[in-house]
Amino acid sequence: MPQAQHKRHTIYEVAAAAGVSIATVSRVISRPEVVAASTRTRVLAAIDALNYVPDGAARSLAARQNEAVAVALPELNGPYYAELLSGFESAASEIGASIVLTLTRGKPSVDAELRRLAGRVDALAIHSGTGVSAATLESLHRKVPVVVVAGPRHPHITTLSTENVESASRLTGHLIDTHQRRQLLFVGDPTAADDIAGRYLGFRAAHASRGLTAPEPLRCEAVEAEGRRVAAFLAAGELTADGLVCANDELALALVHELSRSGLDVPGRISVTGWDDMMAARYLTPGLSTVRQPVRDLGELVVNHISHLLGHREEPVAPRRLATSVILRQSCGCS
Amino acid sequence: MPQAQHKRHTIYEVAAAAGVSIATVSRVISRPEVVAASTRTRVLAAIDALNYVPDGAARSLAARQNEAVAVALPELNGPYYAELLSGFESAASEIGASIVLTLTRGKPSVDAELRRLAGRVDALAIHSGTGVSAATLESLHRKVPVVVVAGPRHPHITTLSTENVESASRLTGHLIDTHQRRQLLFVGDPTAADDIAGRYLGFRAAHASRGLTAPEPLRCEAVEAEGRRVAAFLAAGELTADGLVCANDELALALVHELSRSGLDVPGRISVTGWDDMMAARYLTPGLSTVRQPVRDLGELVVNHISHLLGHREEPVAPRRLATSVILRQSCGCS
DNA sequence: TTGTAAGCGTTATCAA
DNA sequence: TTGATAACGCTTACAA
Repeated sequence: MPQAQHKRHTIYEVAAAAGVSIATVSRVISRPEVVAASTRTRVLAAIDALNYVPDGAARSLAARQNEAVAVALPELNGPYYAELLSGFESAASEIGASIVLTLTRGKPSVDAELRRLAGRVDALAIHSGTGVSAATLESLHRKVPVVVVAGPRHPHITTLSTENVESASRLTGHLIDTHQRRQLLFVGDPTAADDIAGRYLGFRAAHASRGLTAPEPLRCEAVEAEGRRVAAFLAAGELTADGLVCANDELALALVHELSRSGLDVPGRISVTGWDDMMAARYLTPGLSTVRQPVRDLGELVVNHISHLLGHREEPVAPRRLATSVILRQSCGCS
Repeated sequence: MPQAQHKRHTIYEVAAAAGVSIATVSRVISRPEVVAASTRTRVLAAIDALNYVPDGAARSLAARQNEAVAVALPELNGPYYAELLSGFESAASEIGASIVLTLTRGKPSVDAELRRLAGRVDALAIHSGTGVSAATLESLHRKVPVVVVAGPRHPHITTLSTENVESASRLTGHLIDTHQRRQLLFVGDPTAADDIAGRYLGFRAAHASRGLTAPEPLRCEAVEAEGRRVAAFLAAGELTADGLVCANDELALALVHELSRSGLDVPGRISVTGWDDMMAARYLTPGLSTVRQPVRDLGELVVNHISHLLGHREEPVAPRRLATSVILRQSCGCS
């Protein structure tokens, strides 16, 4: 038995029911104040009676705007992307735009997908972790405004990020100066993402400014499993260090946990720091020293910038970096 | 200096450039195989040269489908919603649909927003945590297919969820039978969300089937801060219990942490369990006993169901509950 | 295999 | 304050 069909009424039916022209119905919807109160109530009643919902595609086509912005993220694991997305969404809804989400990890043709989206939204916010090429970015940007999140500077496209180099340098300096660490290791792959690159840069800078020379990074993906693997090497003595500056909390969490289990005292024998300040960082023993980024703010900032771009038709290519804060708990050696 | 304008070419310009009709261009885009190879390459070249991207609104209008499904979630904190969303996205992209996301927490008019979306997508997936009324659901469902996630049964609308009652009962039973707990407390508000209601139901069921009578729930929001507050009461002796079945991990995490800090041994004096198995559950000491839900699968299931709804025009109102698994770590008393 | 042309459901311009 | 009506940029019969 076929159920109640999903029937959509058109503006014509509403107009007929209210005894007005479709133009008036349209006005009641977009600029109610310009139509006479009496007509307005009549139209509203008809809309209500018919359960009328205007067709978004037709609206977009006629008005030449989609009331939507696309957000491209690599994935949604961990708090970082979720918070960012949450920031996007709240700022977007503020300006009456919907968020069209796409997750690129594991997708065969990210480029094609982004182009498809470019035809359905008013702007694109693309996280650099998606790995889109500068060429694609340029090409997309020729159609609609594009903002890159957490990426490197780009000639024509605005990039918005949180700060990495400076805070990584402070954190590393803390390990060297306060906790006397002399054999630090950076765990993570600077070529994997622009923000990790920044963190390693800070790591090097802290060494350099103290006349020390920083070792090459211990390249690995920033996930728990890799943290466990590195911990095993350390425990087996195949790797030596008295301090680990990790690319993110996931890595650090796994490292602290496994190191402790295998008898390598953290922070007694070895300091460990993370990045992101996820919830688990607070519940770990010892508490994880890490860096907190204003991720939600970043999301909001991106949308605000987009809304600015949409208004004025010229583009201020002003990169911005949001400040982060170092959170010292016990895993670095602090009490 | 106004920068390069975001210029969009139309199908007419592509047609002209390739020396064909717009119909042929359209075919090259949607059914390339029906056009002659030689024409196809010519058109493709023109598309490429012009950096042509078809207008999504026009496509949707003409083809009468939006290639998009809306997802309404209350918020994006914690792993639950993010994982669900990730599941949605991956299944949706599989069927060539985009995800339009809306977060309802703190929005003035959720109803209006959902109606607006209903006019822009082919289907709606609404999480019951958004708190939409059954009336709104019905009204929306008259326009487009609607699927409710993690909600109560509904006469005409499909509801898809993970299982709660049975697993909560097993978990509670474990505390009673294996760990001899006789003064359990359910922490969380069953009226706040349908799945919490299910968990409390299971809690009661476990008691009832053993001839015990379950206490009223300790109603509170399922967030860390509330966990800390409850812990304070327990520590102060204003509340007594030898076991806590918490509505989620956040609550449980905070509880275990604070209880331990104030000298109340977990699990020695008091067992604590959570729900969700977030990452922090594994890094907590003692490890948190909890329940894992196949959240990602749920997201995928929802989209698959939607795709089914979109194909066949009739609707099987078959509610489904995905099985969960109880994870026993140390916080319940297990070793 | 390709072209012609009629919509698709709005918005917006112009008159009235 | 309202109504005709021409776009908007595509898809899709139907013809050729």
